[in-house]
Amino acid sequence: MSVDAKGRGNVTLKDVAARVGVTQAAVSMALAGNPRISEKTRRAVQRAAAELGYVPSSAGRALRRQSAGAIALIVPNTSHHVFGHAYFMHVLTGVSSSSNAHDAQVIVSTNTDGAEGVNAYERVIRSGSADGVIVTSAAVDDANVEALVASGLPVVLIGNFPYLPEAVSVGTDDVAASRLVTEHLITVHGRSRLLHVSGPLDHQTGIDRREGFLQAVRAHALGENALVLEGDMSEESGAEAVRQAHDMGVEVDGVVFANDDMAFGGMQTLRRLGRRVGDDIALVGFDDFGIARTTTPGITTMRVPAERMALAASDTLFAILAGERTGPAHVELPVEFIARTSCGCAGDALSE
Amino acid sequence: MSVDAKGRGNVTLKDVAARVGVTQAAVSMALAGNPRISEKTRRAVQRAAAELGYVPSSAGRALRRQSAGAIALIVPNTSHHVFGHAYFMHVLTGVSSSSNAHDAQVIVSTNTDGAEGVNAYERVIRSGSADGVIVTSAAVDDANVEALVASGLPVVLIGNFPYLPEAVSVGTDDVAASRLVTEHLITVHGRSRLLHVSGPLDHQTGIDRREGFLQAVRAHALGENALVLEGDMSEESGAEAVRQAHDMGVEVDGVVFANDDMAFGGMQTLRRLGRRVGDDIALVGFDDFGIARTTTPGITTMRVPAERMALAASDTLFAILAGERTGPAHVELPVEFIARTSCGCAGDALSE
DNA sequence: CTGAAAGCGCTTACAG
DNA sequence: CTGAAAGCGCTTACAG
Repeated sequence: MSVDAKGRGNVTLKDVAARVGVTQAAVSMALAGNPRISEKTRRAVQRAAAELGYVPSSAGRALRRQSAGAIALIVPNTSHHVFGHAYFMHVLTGVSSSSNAHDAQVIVSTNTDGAEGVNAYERVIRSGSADGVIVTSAAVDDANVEALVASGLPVVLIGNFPYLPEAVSVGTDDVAASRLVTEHLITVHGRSRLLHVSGPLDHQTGIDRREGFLQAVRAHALGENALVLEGDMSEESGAEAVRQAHDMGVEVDGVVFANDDMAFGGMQTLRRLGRRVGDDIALVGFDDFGIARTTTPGITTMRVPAERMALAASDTLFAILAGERTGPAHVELPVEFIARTSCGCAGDALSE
Repeated sequence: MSVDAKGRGNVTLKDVAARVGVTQAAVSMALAGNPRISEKTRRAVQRAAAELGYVPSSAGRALRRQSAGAIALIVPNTSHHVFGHAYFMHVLTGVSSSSNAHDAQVIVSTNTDGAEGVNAYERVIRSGSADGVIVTSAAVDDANVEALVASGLPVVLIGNFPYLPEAVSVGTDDVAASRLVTEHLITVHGRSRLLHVSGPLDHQTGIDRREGFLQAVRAHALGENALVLEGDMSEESGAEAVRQAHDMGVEVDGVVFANDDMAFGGMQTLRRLGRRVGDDIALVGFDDFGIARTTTPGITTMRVPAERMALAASDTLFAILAGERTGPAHVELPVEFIARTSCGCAGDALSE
């Protein structure tokens, strides 16, 4: 029964039923468009519901239907401040748009954990808060992800998980992408002494982009001159890696950074060291989530289709929830090479 | 009763009760730490719960408690692609951190609406999906916000809503902030022919920053030479406004943009028009969500404490939900002036 | 002190 | 065809 205007004590089916003079069950069916309810009654019910401002209780409905009508987007907080990163915005945009199309809510969850017993990722599903989850930016040694996938609960991962053959995931071919940008530096810009500043090597992305770099330098017999340093995807670590290479006395003429943030950090440091970026040193990044386009010179990069990956991941999750057969367990989306001036190409508006 | 390992048919209190040989109610109390349950039983219950991987059903609990244990962050999609904007990341970070501290879930909701009858913002509360909502970036003419505030449901708004005296909100003093940067151009850099590229004037932020600009130019008797053009916060509109002023034959020596994105767009255009930014023309922006720091020259700006606003808004919402008396209806957080080179100050790392 | 029912709001299977 | 009960999982007020 409705109590007051101040929220608590909301309008329920019973209230609508009392107003119309039918049973609660009839109201439910009427609102669901069940043909068993007469046109006349349905109209009356709809009018009463509108007048009273009836909104179905999500808890009542969820309990009865055994489904929350929501999915969760989980971001392991162990990973590198992803939550504050532009990547996440794109992911959320994709997930949100798919969820809207499927009339589902989106729960955003950082893994705060500490909870013993049940794995934090499973918790959100087992509690029924969400019917399925999307996990992004997981580390390769994240046992929670493994357990979650093994449990058979509805999960779609964003990224590559070669060590989880049963996982449903959406990623990009990072190895090929990295090989491609590296070869761009070699073949188009004639670079031969290359540095790779990798991402953290406990993330598949870090591993794969490094692998692509190595394949390229080896294929061109430049392995001898190549150096790899591990960063953590932050601007600072890009700067740090460049300084470290400098301090080691290693002279490089091209740098492949595993993301744009590191490329930006590295670029500033290179400049302070007196290097002319795009001229006597070429550099490229990964992501194109924003920063690469705004710097001077602009950063040549491999655009990662984060929003589309998230959209595909969500659509796949909804397909799984609907019991529809899903396609291949791992989907790969194409990346896009964006030439700007940092590598020596002139595609940069600001450079005009 | 638990059915299988594949999710559906989860472990419930009944399962735990059967395992231990007590009633479902006893299990509930045991897990809640109710002293009425003996230490021995409590232990046995906890062990059984852990073994079975019991996780309380959020629907069952929500229905019984009449509270969802979640808050919603609502972003009107009518507003300017906020969802994909860095501002939103900061807001989400703040809301999320507060929610974690309060053991609540965060539902992120774009107002897709079209739903007749109940206002879209109220829906999420009346359905019980969320116990309260945070609304960000609402237009001044958004009747939904007004209705929501008037309804007395638990809401906290981010931003300034002078026309909604009953609203609980967290904002910054945009008028003062804008007056301050404008005066910086006038008094520190001796600028006298000023352009303001405002935000959309159906948003309080647009109105207030414009007002601050006008106060400053009037106070310095520069109103005659001042021009105001309306933008929409996008990079393109910043570029467009600058070009428009140019085409009008208006020669300006200083520009106050209502945000950094417009400042960046404007800066590129000014450069193409042959102006030296930070030298023969000074410009400033608002936000400092990322881009202002990465451009060359760096953009002088007023940093908006988005994350802290969101944190304060969430904390306030949880206080309201807890029935605690809340402080003043409108809280104002300080902005921070960040001097970089675009205004003529030399504070920019890249300019060294 | 403890056992077990009631009831949150919903939908649908069942009885009439 | 329609009325009304059952039951989703939980917590707490109530009866014993």
